[in-house]
Amino acid sequence: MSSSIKQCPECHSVNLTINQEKGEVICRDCGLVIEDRLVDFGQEWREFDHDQASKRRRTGAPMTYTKYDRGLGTDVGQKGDIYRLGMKGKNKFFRLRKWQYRISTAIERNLKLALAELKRVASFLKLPKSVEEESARIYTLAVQRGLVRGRSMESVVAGALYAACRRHEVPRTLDELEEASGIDKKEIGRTYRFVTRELGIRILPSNPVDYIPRFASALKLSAETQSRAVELLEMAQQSELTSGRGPTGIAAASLYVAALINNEKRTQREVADIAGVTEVTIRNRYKELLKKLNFKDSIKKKLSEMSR
DNA sequence: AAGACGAAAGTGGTTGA
DNA sequence: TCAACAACTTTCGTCTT
Repeated sequence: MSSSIKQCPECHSVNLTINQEKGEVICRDCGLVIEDRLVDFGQEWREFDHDQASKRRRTGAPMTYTKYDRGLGTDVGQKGDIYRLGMKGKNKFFRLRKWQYRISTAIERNLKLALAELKRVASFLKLPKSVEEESARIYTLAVQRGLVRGRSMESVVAGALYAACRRHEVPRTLDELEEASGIDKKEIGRTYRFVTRELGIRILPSNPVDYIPRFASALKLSAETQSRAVELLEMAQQSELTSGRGPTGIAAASLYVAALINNEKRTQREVADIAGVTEVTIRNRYKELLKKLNFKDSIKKKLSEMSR
């Protein structure tokens, strides 16, 4: 951990920008995502009320959901207090302790396995620590509510990760989750929907803009193209072209058009593969873009300039 | 030969009776 | 529970570069 990046390895620009929330360093000149596994300097938990605030702030060891017992541990009463209970009380006490033991060991065993899997998948996807924490939290809640029963552990892990990514506005596609976890994407979608519904987690529809930097980087497009794509996207959103459409398709179409305008043409197939949609979808989206935004003329002009 | 285009049929999920 | 429906995919033939 000795070398800190100050220069873009691609274009040697020093014009880098850091996105703390997403844990990414992006080169402003060429759009390359240089480092996306930064240490997250923010707190990795959230405080919803005073009680949680006083419990979670660091006084002592940090509490973490990525450890199966959150770095803490609880047991139903140790010996010592029993003598104060009557016969009935004693029985109840032993019963409770037995159940506490059974339940907690079952849950803990599950969590140990699941969190290891979660870590594996999260690092495969190069997700920032904050997202890993969030998904671990979601998973823990799911286990405690018995939502894993009848579902494979791995699929719930994948669902939790998917949900956490979207909450943190670093959405990954279901295809990426499928590749990383080896779970069918339909299954991931199902458990994702089930878990979020049961836990009452509200998730906004993902914003196409969040996909742009990653796709642009994968396509090796310049920063200008990237920001042009974002502009197009915003115009599209204002014309209400985006509602009800798959966000990846919209992002892909904007990038495709932006690349055309900036003379960095990529084929529809290239863009489609990266974005995980088909060429047809890109065509449809981009046709809508041209129509509503009256870009047809300027595109045509660009194209004829290119062929000259 | 490769890419772009668009029509037509198929798929999986949501919605509303 | 079922049918209608929108978005998206698959497939394929045609046109353009």
